[in-house]
Amino acid sequence: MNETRPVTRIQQKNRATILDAALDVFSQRGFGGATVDQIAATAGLSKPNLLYYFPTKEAIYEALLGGLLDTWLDPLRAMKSSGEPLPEILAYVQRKLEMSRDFPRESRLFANEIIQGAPLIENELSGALRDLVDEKAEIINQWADEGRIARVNPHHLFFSIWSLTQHYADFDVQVRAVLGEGVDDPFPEAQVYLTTLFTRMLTPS
Amino acid sequence: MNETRPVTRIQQKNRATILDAALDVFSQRGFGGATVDQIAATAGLSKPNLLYYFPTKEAIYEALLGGLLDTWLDPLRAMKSSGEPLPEILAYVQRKLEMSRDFPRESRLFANEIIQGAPLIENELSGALRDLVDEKAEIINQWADEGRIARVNPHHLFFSIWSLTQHYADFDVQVRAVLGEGVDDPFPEAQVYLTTLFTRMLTPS
DNA sequence: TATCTTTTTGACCATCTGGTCAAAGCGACG
DNA sequence: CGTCGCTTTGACCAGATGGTCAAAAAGATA
Repeated sequence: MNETRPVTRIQQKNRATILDAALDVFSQRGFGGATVDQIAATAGLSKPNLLYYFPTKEAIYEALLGGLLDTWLDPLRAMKSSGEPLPEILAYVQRKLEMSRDFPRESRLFANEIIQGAPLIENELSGALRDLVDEKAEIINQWADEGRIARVNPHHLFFSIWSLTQHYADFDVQVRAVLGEGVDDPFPEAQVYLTTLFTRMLTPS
Repeated sequence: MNETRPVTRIQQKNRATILDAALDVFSQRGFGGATVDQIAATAGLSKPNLLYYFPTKEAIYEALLGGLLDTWLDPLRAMKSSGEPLPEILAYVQRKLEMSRDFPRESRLFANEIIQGAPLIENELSGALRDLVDEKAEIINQWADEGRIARVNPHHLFFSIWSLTQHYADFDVQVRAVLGEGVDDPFPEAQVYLTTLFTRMLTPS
């Protein structure tokens, strides 16, 4: 008993296809608004076939969200107290902005989950996330103690980095509507703006 | 024909009750994830009774979203070129933050709509919203020309005000999870932080 | 009180939704 | 080739969902 069957190439491919399709659908309609049929159609599979790889709609959603928070926080983990304060922070901002540009669906999936009260990841938020943020907040405070950056509330500093960068993924439609036809890629402008913002706010007077 | 029936007191009360219940449900589950039964139950009405006041689920959603963008932009309209630049901008930030505190459901409803591609209000975004923002952007640029604030990209300045303030409504769960038990109201801290941020960024060097 | 309009409801319906199942198709391997 | 296990599918199901309708209840008005 408990025999582990090998994972075939077909399984690998189909699981990946399904998750990609589900990311499309969930990130656009939220969990409740998405249907298994939509995901199956997007993935190019029949519904029973899809349910052969994932037992339920929830299972697909959980599989997607599972690793997401971790991936999402990698850039923050990379912020080292040994580096120069301002460049470290600006590098974090830039990596986060790049993630918004390159993985907008993941950002929207995450936003949807949180807006709806984070029923699935609340534990991780007040666990792993909180611990990591507390740890990095220490570093920010230390840098301020040493006079290497201006003092700010470190937790709210992180909130501002998250909201400012993710805004360009989650509210993409609005950003483009307001900027109009003249701007086809808002991200270069955004990068300049955010660099200016954090530089001015954090440069010691 | 085309006789207009008067709006009774019962109609006023029930319509309001329904819209309030719908705001609860839509803001938490998104349009697709919400059901008419949930709204009816929240409003304390039977489903046919609810559908006596609004013909369809869509109609309720549209009624809610209808005036929302306008209300949402009132604080921006109040920003006057005749005032002192920095206080005008800080007042806008503060009013927007107050709206996040006092009307989080409206903020989430709006966020949901935009994340899902703004199918219902895209026209207003690239119409009324864009016009208003362009007009106010002029004022920002003028103030920068006169050396009364530091120069920034005005459109992205507005994006940053929106994202930073709305974050405290839309991502409330995350904010509270990260801040932990010690903080029961994040808004005072947020106000201090945002004031610092915009003051440092915009004060001419 | 009688009449007329507005409001409320139980019963109902077609469609959609998440999910099941038995059987058929298919590929690897001896 | 034949067998065995993995993959795919059409048909199906129970419950949820958006919405309808005729009739009953409740106001308003006189």
